[in-house]
Amino acid sequence: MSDERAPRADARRNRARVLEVAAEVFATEGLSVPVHEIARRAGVGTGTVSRHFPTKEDLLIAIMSTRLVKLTAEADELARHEDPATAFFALFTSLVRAGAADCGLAELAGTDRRLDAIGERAGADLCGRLHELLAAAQKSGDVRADVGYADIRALMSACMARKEDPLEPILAVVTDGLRKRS
Amino acid sequence: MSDERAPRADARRNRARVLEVAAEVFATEGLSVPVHEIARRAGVGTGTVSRHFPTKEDLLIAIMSTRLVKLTAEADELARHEDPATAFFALFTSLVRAGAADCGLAELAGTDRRLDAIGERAGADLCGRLHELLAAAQKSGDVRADVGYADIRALMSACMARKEDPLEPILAVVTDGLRKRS
DNA sequence: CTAGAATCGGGACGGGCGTCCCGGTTGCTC
DNA sequence: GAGCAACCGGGACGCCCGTCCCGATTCTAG
Repeated sequence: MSDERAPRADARRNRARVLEVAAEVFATEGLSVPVHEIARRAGVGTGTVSRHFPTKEDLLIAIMSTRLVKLTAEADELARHEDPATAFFALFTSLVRAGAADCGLAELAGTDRRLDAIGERAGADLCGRLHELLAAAQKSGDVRADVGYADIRALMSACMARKEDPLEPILAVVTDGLRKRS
Repeated sequence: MSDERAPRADARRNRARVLEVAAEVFATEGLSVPVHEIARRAGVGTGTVSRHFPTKEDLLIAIMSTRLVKLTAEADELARHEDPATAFFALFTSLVRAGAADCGLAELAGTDRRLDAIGERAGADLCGRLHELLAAAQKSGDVRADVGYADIRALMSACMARKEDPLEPILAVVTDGLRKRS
């Protein structure tokens, strides 16, 4: 199978350093930071970055996939142990907090298609889980039946955008609004 | 005073045509459309565009200012004739509808600073009106006291992002959520 | 109708970004 | 410790965009 020998030590070091720096930079400054800048801050050349990650998208996927897998696992956990509405709102809140803490993730969640594409490559269909939990929570009558998945995505993105201000008020507005009037 | 003679007829025609085309393109495809493309669709050279509007921002201002003035007038009207909560929600809804119908306006509303800057140049402090109406509606006890202006902006932007789907559900979620629990 | 000024068209320019490549260097194996 | 392959650095390239400029054109006053 693997007729490829292990990569050189310095190559592994550089790869890890690039990942580390890129994760921090994307989180604090967003996805629009140039690759050159990431290379500079990591103390390597741009060639080193683009060899390990041929494309900026590849770099992004490498950073996000582990996180997406973790969040998906959390979604499954919630779906198993909680009733639909509790699970849905817990996942929603969890995603919002993750996005609020990571500028890059928030941007990803904002542009509908991108997050799904990356999740698919990582084998973690987080969006699908959210979709299912929404449907279940609507079926059980706890969430308004007229909102669509796209509405949820938009609201989630709006909550994530609150970077500095406290999240609680806007989260309360949205979750209250989503609950079916009794 | 005006020692400048009237502009040539073809110049006025071209200016109007550029404005018209740009308004449509910005509305349907967003602000990221290149100036070259606007010139092409208007059937003029790029130089013609950049002479009438030295900067892309100038073009944007020319398009948006009249709309902002109108919306601001509407806000004042509401503030005069309605109670605070009614006025606030009416303005909120009106802005959302305007943004949903115009991709460019939605983008503008999404990036906090930009809309304010353009409004200021147009002498139409729409954001200030929204801010005041929010404060009044909170003071009268009809809107949750813990939400901030930034939260409103984020929620507004999220609602505007719903382009094709019906607006009513998400608007209902947000407005219900904003109302103080009785 | 004509001259001259206003205006036009679109190519040139500068800046930014992602990606690729190559000469030089470094780590690994024997 | 020597030689080779893997790897590095960063400059080069191509692309896109906004803005500026200039030779060619068109309008309009007289």
